[in-house]
Amino acid sequence: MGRKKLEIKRIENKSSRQVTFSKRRNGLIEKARQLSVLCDASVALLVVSASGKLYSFSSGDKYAFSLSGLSFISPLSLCFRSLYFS
Amino acid sequence: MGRKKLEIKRIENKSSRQVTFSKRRNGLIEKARQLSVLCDASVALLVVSASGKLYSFSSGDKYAFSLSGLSFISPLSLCFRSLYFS
DNA sequence: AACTATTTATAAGA
DNA sequence: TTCTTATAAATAGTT
Repeated sequence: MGRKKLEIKRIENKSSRQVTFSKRRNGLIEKARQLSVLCDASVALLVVSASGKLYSFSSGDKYAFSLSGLSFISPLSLCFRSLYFS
Repeated sequence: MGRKKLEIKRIENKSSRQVTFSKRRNGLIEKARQLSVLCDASVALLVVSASGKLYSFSSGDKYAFSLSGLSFISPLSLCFRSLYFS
């Protein structure tokens, strides 16, 4: 989409890459939300930028997981965080 | 997108909901892939249909996680599976 | 499973 | 960087 067709390969220009990251990340999260609402699906999404910043979405479901011998019940996005930073 | 604007709320007709789920799930996974490639980001996505079928994507990164006292190194999509079905 | 009229997302520009 | 807009892409309803 957009003024020109964009090849799907790493964007070399750093500021273009950051702008595209911001736009597409927001778009992806919104699409994930829509899918969960429209179709009654559980959706969880984790995005980590090249600089390490974390963005996530998960539909309302709660999940059980264990980490370091402890058990948790939480949205799946929190499980992601735990995995990613453990 | 499409012939008419669609309100973002649960689609009541079952077959419409299934068709939309299939189309949008594929679209979402492709968008996730594009974001990871274009912007050098780590992306992981988990979708579970209302009937319990699992679809997932994750960019090539490997993650360490533990489950039931065991440690694993795997793509994040596999961590998701473990969480979801544990 | 294809088609296509429209809506939506977004690349480039202001 | 926030807003605009031309254009590409996704997809809702149809066949």
